[in-house]
Amino acid sequence: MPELPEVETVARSLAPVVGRRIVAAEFRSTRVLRGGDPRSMAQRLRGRRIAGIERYGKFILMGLEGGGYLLIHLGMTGRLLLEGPAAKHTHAILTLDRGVLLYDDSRQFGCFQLSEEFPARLRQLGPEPLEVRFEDFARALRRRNTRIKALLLNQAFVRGIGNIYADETLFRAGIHPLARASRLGGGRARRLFDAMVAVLTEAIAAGGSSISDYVDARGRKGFFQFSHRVYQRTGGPCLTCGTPIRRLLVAARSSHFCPRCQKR
DNA sequence: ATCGGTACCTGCACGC
DNA sequence: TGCGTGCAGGTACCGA
Repeated sequence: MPELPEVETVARSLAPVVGRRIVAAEFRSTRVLRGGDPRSMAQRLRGRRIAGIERYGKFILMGLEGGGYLLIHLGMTGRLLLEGPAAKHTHAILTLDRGVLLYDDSRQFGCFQLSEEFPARLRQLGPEPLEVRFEDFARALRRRNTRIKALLLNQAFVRGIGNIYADETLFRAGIHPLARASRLGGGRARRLFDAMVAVLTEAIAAGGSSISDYVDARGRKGFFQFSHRVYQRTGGPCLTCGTPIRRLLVAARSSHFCPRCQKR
């Protein structure tokens, strides 16, 4: 489900839990737990107050009062919900002193990780795409010989971009998904950077893209899917030139692009 | 050190 | 209606 704009929307919609105390925690699946069993994690969470919610790329970091962190990744189908009832794929239930927070994830690709220190995996991530300076972005591009689509998906390069926003960014920049990163000269690097910032900013303003089941913590859908120009539009006319949108595989992920507007 | 491919899981849309 | 296939917003891990 969730890339940077969706996770940002979820994180903002979780504002009501900040300051609340976790009175009980229940984990019904071990698959989504990283480094802990259901009982010990529940025990360690009980009684702790939620001090803050932050987003790091596609991760949601819940800071706990007195130190400690609950790190959450939504995978493909993870949802955090402020209202029940628990359903078939509800894997975690945090009962708060006021309200509840449920985690639902049909494919179970998401994860929960509880740590007393700042999670090491967050340090492996690249910069936020909405914070990185163009000069640093362009310099990093020059050092990579890989295909630009794969590089945008690489969380160590920039954090938070997934398949939708990689394709939409490349279309707006007029860059072919198979173009080599190191071959993007100053002009194309600039267009790529500007397109990335514009797409992500617009998508956040739209509350993200609801392709099938994505909703924020209050159950609200996003509407950026109506602004997609290439993603999942294979065969449809390019909105700029009318050429049919094509699909190919890059790094084992579907890539949608206009063969006329996006030259190699 | 970087890659491309595969595995992990469930659900859905599609063609037969 | 049922069944097989391919596809889906994610990352991790393997061998080359």
